[in-house]
Amino acid sequence: MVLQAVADPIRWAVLATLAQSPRCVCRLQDQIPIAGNLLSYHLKVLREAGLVTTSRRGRWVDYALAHDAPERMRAALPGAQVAVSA
Amino acid sequence: MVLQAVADPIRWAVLATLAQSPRCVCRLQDQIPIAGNLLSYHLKVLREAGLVTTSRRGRWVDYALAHDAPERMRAALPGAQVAVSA
DNA sequence: GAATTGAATCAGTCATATTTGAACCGTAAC
DNA sequence: GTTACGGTTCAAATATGACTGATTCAATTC
Repeated sequence: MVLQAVADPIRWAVLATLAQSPRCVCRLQDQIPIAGNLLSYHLKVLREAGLVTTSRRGRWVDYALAHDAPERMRAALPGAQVAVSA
Repeated sequence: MVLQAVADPIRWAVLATLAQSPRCVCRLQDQIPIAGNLLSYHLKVLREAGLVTTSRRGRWVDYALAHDAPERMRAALPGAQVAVSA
């Protein structure tokens, strides 16, 4: 489910953007020029995958990469159970 | 394209199996109980993504994880450009 | 409290990927 | 050379996911 969420160009761009710093949806729209409702749809998929977190700030909703998102993405790759030092 | 290839349950299982050791298609079928032609289709997707390599051995075709597959999968994740020591 | 703004939701359409059944190809065995 | 086996390819059907337009909601501003 995590990989399914990441393996979409739009959602990948969202994650790459949020990996730099949290942003409100309106700023995400500046960097990812798609319809607002479509962006909202993809953000929902990322939310349900637990890869991003949200917090409302007035009229704006800030999105941030979940703290464990990088780890969970790496762990989701096949063969991720090896190559870990105790 | 790499992530698209990995983000499918069947292909994920194929990659996880091949991460242990190379196998011919018939042995893959033992571990992944699906129709032969369907498995062949997914193997083709993995081939085109460059994640697996093949070699014919008599009537059998052996599949193996591409040597750079783990690296390429990790590099395909968003935010993969950071945390690399020169 | 009416209008505006940022964002989310909904139903419907469209595109794409997966699955199926059949036919096909290369190699080996008879 | 014909049969059997491992695997692939093909066309058609199905399912899944992404996109659109319209509506709705919550918070703010006037």
